[in-house]
Amino acid sequence: MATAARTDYTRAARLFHALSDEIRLEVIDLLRDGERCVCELTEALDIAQPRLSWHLRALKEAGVLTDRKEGRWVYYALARDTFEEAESVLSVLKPTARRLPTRASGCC
Amino acid sequence: MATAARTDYTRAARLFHALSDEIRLEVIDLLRDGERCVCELTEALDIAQPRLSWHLRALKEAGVLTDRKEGRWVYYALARDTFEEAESVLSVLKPTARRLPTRASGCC
DNA sequence: TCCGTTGATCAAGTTTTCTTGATATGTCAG
DNA sequence: CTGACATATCAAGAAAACTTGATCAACGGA
Repeated sequence: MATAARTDYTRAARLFHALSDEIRLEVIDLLRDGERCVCELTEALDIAQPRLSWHLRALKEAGVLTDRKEGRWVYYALARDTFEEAESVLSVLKPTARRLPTRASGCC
Repeated sequence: MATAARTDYTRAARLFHALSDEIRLEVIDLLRDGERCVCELTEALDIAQPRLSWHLRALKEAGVLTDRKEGRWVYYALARDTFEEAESVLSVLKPTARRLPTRASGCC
């Protein structure tokens, strides 16, 4: 007998969770065209530094960001692969072209 | 003086938050090719009914699902527009093709 | 009308996530 | 070495999200 192989959405859920916060989306926005160091981000976003640090970590742990240490500074950048992953999950979940017709009444 | 017009990601964050839960992603998965009534979903997911109801509401409030009442049953379906919205947000956030070169040291 | 069924809602408790202020670590300049 | 700065981490509290069991409202069949 075959157990109805359900897709595992653990990873997808974690990924979307990383994107589910305004500040984190603004961070991503700021990184769209290249890496930036934490101090630039702090200034641009005008939020407390530990708070930004928290969100950067959340993004990094979800694989959305990579970091690079250079001297006193840390530069964060977007991880291109992860965006492709997100797009691909979305396209799987998207309603299919051919939909079942509206149900005739009675289901259970 | 021009206040640096930052994009507002409130809506996007709420949308991704709706997608940030495994159960909700499974619900979406089940609805990909057409509407289903709550009892079908309950059975397929094998979770308590109030719990499913909670997640359906979350998805509906985020605009991911629509519902339709027919007699005793309620049918839920995916809202196509919202998926397009999500895709469009993702494509805005995605790293641009041309990136700034790796920073020469010193930023602040 | 009465009953059984579908599904929403509510209250309470739990867990997770986020924020804040304090502190720690590492690096460079003097 | 010492001081100043960049960033991470920690502990404590606050807020938000989720789960569970109980209850409620709507509907249709007998």
